[in-house]
Amino acid sequence: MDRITIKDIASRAGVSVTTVSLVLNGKEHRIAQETKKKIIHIANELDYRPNQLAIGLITKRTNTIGLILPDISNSFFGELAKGAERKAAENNFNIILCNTNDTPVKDYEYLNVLLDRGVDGIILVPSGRGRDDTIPKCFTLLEQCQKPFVLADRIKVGDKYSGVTLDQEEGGYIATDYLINNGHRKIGCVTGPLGMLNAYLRYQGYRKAIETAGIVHRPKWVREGSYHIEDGVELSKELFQEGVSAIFACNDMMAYGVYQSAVRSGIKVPDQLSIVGFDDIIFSQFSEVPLTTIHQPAYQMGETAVEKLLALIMNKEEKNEKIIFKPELIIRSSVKDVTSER
Amino acid sequence: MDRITIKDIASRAGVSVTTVSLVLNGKEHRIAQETKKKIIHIANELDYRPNQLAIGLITKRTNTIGLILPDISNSFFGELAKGAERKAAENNFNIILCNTNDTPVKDYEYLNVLLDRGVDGIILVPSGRGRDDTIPKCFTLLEQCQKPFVLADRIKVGDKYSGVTLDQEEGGYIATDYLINNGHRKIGCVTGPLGMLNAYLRYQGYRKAIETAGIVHRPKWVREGSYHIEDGVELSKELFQEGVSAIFACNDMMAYGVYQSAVRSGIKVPDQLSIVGFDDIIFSQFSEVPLTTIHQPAYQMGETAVEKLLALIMNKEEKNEKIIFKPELIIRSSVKDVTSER
DNA sequence: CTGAAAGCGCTTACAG
DNA sequence: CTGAAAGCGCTTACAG
Repeated sequence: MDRITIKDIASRAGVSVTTVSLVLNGKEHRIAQETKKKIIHIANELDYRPNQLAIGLITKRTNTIGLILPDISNSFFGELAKGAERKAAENNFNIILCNTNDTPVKDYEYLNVLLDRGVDGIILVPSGRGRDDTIPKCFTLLEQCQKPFVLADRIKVGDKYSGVTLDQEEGGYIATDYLINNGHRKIGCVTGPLGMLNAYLRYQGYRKAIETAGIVHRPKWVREGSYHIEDGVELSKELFQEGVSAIFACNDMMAYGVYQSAVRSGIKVPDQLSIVGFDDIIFSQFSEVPLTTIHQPAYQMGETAVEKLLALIMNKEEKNEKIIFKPELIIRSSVKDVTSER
Repeated sequence: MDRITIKDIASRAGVSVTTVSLVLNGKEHRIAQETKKKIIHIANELDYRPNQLAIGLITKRTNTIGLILPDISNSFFGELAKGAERKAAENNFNIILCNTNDTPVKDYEYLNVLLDRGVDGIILVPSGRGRDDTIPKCFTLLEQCQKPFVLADRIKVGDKYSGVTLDQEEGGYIATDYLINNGHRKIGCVTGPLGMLNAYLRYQGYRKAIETAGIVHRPKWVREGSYHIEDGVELSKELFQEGVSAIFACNDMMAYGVYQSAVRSGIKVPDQLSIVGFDDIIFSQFSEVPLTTIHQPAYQMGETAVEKLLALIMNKEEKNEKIIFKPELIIRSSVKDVTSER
C-alpha cells in the first residue's frame, strides 16, 4: 500500500503541491477559502499523513530525541525513561532508545548513530565503566556538532553542561543524619563502587554527616561494595564485628543484604541494628521490615531532562544549567530511636 | 557545524556524487582503484557519515523498529525492551520507544506516528485496558499498510499474526502441578484480572492441573485480584478460612502479599502454607522465604521478537507464526512436601 | 570507468 | 491568490 503524498492531493484538487503544502501547514493566509477547504477535505478523506523523513530532511527538525542510558531493565532507568517518553510524547517528540550496558564505546557509537538520524537533541546517562577517554570523546563530539543535549543522573556538578540529577551527597547526608538523630554513634557504611561518582558522593554525604556531628570518621566502619546484595551480606558481617549499631547502605539491594545477614546472625532489625538504604526500589516498602531509605524521583528526572532539552532545542539561547533534585528520606521501620538508651 | 555530505566529498575528489555514492556503497566494481582509494580516503579524513533521513527517503528503509508497550518501568517489559534493543543494535537497527500506559488509543496513535517515520517494522504489546474496538483497529491498520509486525506477550494463539509469548496456561499448570506433586489437595488460587487474556490463561492452567489430578475445582478457592500486592494480602485471608494448604498466586507481587498476610496471621511459610508465584521478579530470589515461582524469559522474548521481525523485514515471504516460550518452574523454598503427612 | 539526470516527499523563497 | 523551481542529501537507472 503506497502512502498518500502531497502530490496525490494536489492532483485531485487540481492545484500545485506548493498550495497543498501551504494550506496543510497553515502558512499562507492569502489562499482562497474554497481552495483551502477543498484541500483539507481531500486530505482528510484520504487520511493523509506527511512523511516525516521528507520533512526532517528539509526542515532539519525530526521531532526526535535520543536517549542513551546504561540499562533500561534497571528500574531507576526504567522510570526515568518512562518520564522522558511521556514528556516527549506530550510535545510530539519520539524517543530513540539506546542501551549501552555501561560500555563507553557504545555511548560514542550511539551518539554518532543518533546524529546520523538527525535527532534534535540527546539525553545522555554516561556509561560508568572503563577508565579510558571515550566519555570525554563523547563530550567533544557533542560540542562539535552543536546538538543540544542534557546529561542525566551521572553528572559532574562542575562542568558546563546541562544536566538533571539528584543531590547524591545530600542523600548520603540525610540518611546518615537521620541515624545520628536517632541516637546512633557507631554507624557503619557499605558504599557502592567508589570509582563511580554517585557512589563516591553518597559516601561523602555519610562522612560529612558523621563529622558534622562531631563523631570521628573511622575507615574501618566503611566498606566498599559494588551495589550487589551479596556485598551487603558479606561486608556487614565485618561491621557487626566492629559493633556498629546502625548501617547506611548506599543502595537498597545492599541494605537488604545487610538485613539478611543480620537475620542469619540472630541480630534483630531494627532492635539491635538499624538500617537505612538508598534508592527506594519498589520492594523496599513491602519487605519484612519496611526499609527506611532515600527516594530518587526518577520519573520526574526523566520528565525534567526532556523539558530542559526541549527548551534548548526551541531556543538555543537557553543557558546550560544543572537541575538538582533533592533526595527525600522515606521513613519506614528499619531504624530504631536509641537516644533514651544512651 | 554543517555535516559533511557526499557533495563535499565529490568536489574534493573531483568526481560526481554518483561515483562517490557508488564507491561508498561498494556498488560498482568497475570503478578505477585510484578513484576508489581517493574517495574512501577523503571520506575517512572528513569523517563522513551518511544522512540516514536521505537514505531512508529514497530506499524506503530506515533500519528503525517501533516498540510499543504498556509500561517500560515494569521490569518484565524493561527486560523485554533490553533484549529487543540489543538484538536490534546487533543488526544496525534502532528502536523507537512508545509507552502506552495500557491505553489503547495510544497504541493507535503511536502506530500512525511510527508509520509516518517510516519504521521498517513494529513490535507491539497491545494495551489491555478498554473494551472498545481500538485494538482491532490497530490490526486493521497494520494489515492495510503491509508493515511487518510482531506481537509480544499478549497474544491470542488463534489469530494469524506473528508473535512471541510465553505459554501462560502451561505456566499455571506446572505451578499448580508442582503443588499437587508435593501432596497438596486444597489449593487456592489468587488470579489476575480475568478480563486480561494472560491472567485468564494462568487461571485455566491452574484449573486444568487441578482437574487432571482428579481434584474437584471449587470456585470458592479461587479469588480474582488485579496483580497488586494488596490483593494477595486481602484475598488470601478468605482462602485461609477455607483451609487451603497451598496457594498459587498468579504473579509474584500477589504471592508476596499472600506471604505477608500469612506471617501476620501467624501462619508459617512453607510449614503451614505453601506458595507458588508467577513472574520471577528480581526480588523473589532474595525474599525472606525465597519464592518458588514461574520464570518468564523476558529478555529472550524481546530478542526473539526482533529476530522474527527482522526476518519478516528482510524476506517478506517469511510466514507468520507464533513462538511460544516454555515457562520454567524455579524451585526455591516456599513449598513444603506434605505427601508423608497425608 | 564515470557522470547527468531523475526522483524520494516534502518546504520555501520568488515571481506573477 | 497560486505555481514553477530549487533544494534537502542521498540512490539508481541510463547513457556514453
